[in-house]
Amino acid sequence: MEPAWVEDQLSGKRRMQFDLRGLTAFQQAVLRKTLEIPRGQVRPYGWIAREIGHPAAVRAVGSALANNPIPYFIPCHRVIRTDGLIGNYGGGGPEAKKSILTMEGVELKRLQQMAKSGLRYEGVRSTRVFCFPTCYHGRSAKAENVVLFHDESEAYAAGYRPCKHCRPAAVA
DNA sequence: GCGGCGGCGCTTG
DNA sequence: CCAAGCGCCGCCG
Repeated sequence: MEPAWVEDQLSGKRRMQFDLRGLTAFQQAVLRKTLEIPRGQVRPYGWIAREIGHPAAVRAVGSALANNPIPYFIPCHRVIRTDGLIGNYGGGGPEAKKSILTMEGVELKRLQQMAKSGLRYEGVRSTRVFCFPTCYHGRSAKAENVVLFHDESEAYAAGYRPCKHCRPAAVA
């Protein structure tokens, strides 16, 4: 396994190299996938699990992130629970996680509101595409064109397909 | 409808 | 083999 190239998400310019070779293949897969989450966005633990081909290993993903050798640079703070709640965080607890996400531009208020209502996805009527709430796709849409869904089956039933960028569901 | 909790699940030390 | 760990679903009150 070669070392991973890590972009410093703060500047978006500095490039740093870290050696992930002491870690298992599973741990490396989790960390590399986490690096794909853009600044200002979040993804669920279950998303990581599915994307790396271990859809049932959700809790193991949490364990792997808990052992993140370089927190912040590998942005494990951008991984939250499937139900929209913030989830746990080793480096300072959930409060620290919230403040980092806020600084990165995540609309936590809206996220928590949706979580409380059990709403996990948002779709755009004009495109019939549904996304995770923080995906940039929804931001350019007019407010009246945004639809919220509780789960993916609800989105499919309404004739929507998963976004190709944030991939809220496996492509059928 | 909704918060809470048990049990399940997977990987690792 | 066993228990722990940044989770998740379903069932129950």
